[in-house]
Amino acid sequence: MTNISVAESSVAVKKDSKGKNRTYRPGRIRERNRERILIAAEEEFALNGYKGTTIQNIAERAGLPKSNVLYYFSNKKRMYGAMFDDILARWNKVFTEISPQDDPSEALATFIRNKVEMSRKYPLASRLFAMEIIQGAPFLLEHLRTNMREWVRGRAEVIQSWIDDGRMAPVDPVQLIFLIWSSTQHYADFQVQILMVENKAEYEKRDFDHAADFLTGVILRGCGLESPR
Amino acid sequence: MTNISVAESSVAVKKDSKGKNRTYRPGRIRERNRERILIAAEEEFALNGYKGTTIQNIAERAGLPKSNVLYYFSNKKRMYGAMFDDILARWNKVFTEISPQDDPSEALATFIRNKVEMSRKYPLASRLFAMEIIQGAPFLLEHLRTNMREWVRGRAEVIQSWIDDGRMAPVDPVQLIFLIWSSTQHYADFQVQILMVENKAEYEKRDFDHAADFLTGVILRGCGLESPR
DNA sequence: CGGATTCCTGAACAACTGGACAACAAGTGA
DNA sequence: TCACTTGTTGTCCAGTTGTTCAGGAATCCG
Repeated sequence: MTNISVAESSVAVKKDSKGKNRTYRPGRIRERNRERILIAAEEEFALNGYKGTTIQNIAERAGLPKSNVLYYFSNKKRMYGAMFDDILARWNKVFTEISPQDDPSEALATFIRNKVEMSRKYPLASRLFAMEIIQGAPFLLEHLRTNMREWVRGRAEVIQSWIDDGRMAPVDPVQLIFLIWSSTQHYADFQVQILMVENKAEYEKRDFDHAADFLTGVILRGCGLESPR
Repeated sequence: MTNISVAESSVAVKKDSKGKNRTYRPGRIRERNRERILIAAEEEFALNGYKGTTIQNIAERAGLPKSNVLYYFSNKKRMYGAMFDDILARWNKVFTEISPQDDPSEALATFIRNKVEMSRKYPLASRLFAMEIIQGAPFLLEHLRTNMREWVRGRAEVIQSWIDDGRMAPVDPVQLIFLIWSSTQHYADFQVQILMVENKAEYEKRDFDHAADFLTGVILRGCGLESPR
């Protein structure tokens, strides 16, 4: 996410006035600034909501003048959309498929751990998504209706096949996915609440490990499974 | 919540020009309008966030002119605060205490069911709370630091005593509370997502019953308990 | 009735916001 | 070097927003 991909840009080498080789990559600046702006936008939108975020704030956080931000993203709406494109692409890369042949314990444990890891690595993305959904998903409604629905149904079918084969307790697969989704998401979205209750200043890596251990333990046992290993 | 309490208002009876008896209660109008405004505010704030909500929108939803809204709540911030006072009072009324003498299965099942019921009855309150926390709890930080922390710790101690007495599996009590909190909250906060995935237009009562059954089943089993009855 | 209190509301305003735009600078490739 | 593309930014503007305020209406109660 933080590295700048220039894979498909052509590369030109040129000698400047002092005879040194200089490398120009068209679009390089574009990509670097787009990146900077989107990172700033993620923070601002997550902190203040869509309407509460001003282009000016994003610009300041990115260290650019407002006009320059509007040069890259013609308007605020488009910027918000581009941000979610980024986030969804990032998520898609992480969640691997599952199949009826997999071991239920392994597969569910991996899913839970991956999801907790997402809460740790991309808390802003998680919060942005949450706020968008809470407000009725004005931008993501179509995505929910198509991609998300298929995603959940595909998983649910696999879980159902495990149940049919008697490899786990008969629990509602869709509800199970919601349970995993919400309980893992919680560590990113309600960070402040958790830190306050636990009287901590900030999360540490082992807090997430502990949470993942707890969740796999309780949820797997709740599904009539033993934790793997 | 929707009934208008006038308990402590004095009551005066007067004959008007046509000789009819008329009843006046000072502050009656105030209370009715405060109520209307707060209900409208809940809807608007939940839908658009703090900064995204305009006093104008709240006024329109309440069927009052903007100036009139500002007569009751001198500014936006105070209105937001009054709303949370209402919400927290409402919540406090519902969540009963638990004690080491209680049956763990009964107590946890009741807690889960109450919490799901809250998601059903007051989804807006749940969403407002969620958005506030996600954005760093600028208004509720102090509440989290004091009330919420004590609340969680008190419950956690009781759960720990059950574990010490060998009445349930040794799971982290605080994490267990978070798990119940997040999974139940989810049905209110992520309503749109759930409806989309399940391809429904709106929730029905039995959806919540089903969810509560599922959650008590999995979570209690995850804690090494049998579901009550 | 009549004086006091409570309630209502249109108008005004200063601050802010998203966005347009034109002039200009820097990068690019021959 | 030179023509062209891409990137940069200050300025301007129309619309919105929270809040103030003063005048007036309705309610209250002896």
